[in-house]
Amino acid sequence: MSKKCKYALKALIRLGKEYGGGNLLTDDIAISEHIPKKFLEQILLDLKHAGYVRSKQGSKGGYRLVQEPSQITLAEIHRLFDGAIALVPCVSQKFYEACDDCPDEKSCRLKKIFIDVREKTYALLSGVTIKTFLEGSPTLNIPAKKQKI
Amino acid sequence: MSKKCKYALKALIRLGKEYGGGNLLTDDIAISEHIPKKFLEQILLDLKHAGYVRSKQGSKGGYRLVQEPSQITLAEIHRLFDGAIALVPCVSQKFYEACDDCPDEKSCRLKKIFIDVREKTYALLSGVTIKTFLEGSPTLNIPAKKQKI
DNA sequence: TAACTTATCTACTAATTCTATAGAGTTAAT
DNA sequence: ATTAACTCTATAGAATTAGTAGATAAGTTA
Repeated sequence: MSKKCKYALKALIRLGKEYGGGNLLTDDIAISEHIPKKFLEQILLDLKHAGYVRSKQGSKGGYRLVQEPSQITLAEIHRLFDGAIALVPCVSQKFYEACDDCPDEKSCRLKKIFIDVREKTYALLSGVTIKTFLEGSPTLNIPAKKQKI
Repeated sequence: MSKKCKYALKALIRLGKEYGGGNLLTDDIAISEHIPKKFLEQILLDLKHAGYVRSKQGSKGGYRLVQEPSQITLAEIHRLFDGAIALVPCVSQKFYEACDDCPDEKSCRLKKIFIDVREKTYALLSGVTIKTFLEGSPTLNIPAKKQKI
């Protein structure tokens, strides 16, 4: 995950704390989350254009979250800042691209498996929301075997 | 996933077809898998150094797989070529790095969740092996809810 | 209205990573 | 010896990442 995406996540979590309340300044978020301010400005703009936050200019301005924290998923944020969830572009839903090393996509032996991996990854990342981070209790919807990594 | 990692996977699958049999030339793999030969050379060397394949030089030389296809997981190959499985370096097992935007790692609200995501991702990627690709039947060990992506 | 505050937008840059390519060297078979 | 094939290191162009800079627009307050 890119730093940009991680910063976006931290900003959303910070804004999520104030959900339903007042605005937060870029500066406040930059300082409390240790994010370079000018970089954060771009990120907040991206989040605004994607509809997650709204802003107000001038004195007493700032940003506020306008979507329910429980509805903002890690999958969406990842797509917005880091692109495809799929491991290979030829099985991506939102960022499809043909592989130049694959003469016949229909008979590709990788594709079926990678679609399966994509679906499971999506399910995993969709189970994590801004609310998850705010509560600290993962409500991930996929049970995994307990194992040593 | 980088092209290098994808090429490595395809090479392993191709070698997996001959598992227990004879050698394959770099050229054979390059042609059948549509991988730039000189790039593939590097990849096969990496796979050799990691212990997945062995090689023989000179005439009648080539590469052969020396680990069971069922024991070579997507998780391992990903780590070898693309690095960490974790989304953020501060929760990575094999590629740990501290975050410079995190003053106190112990109280980081992202960490617990990202460890959970890492573990589930690892389980997912560990369920896919070279054998999986050879058989075309995913034996992924994590059931996911069927859902529209 | 003027001054001040804060978001908006575009452009730019340095560093790193990715995707190869090049070429010399090494080992083995015939 | 000659040929075939792997081995290793270096290099280079393109793309991406992680910011920085600066001008502009919009809103508040005195």
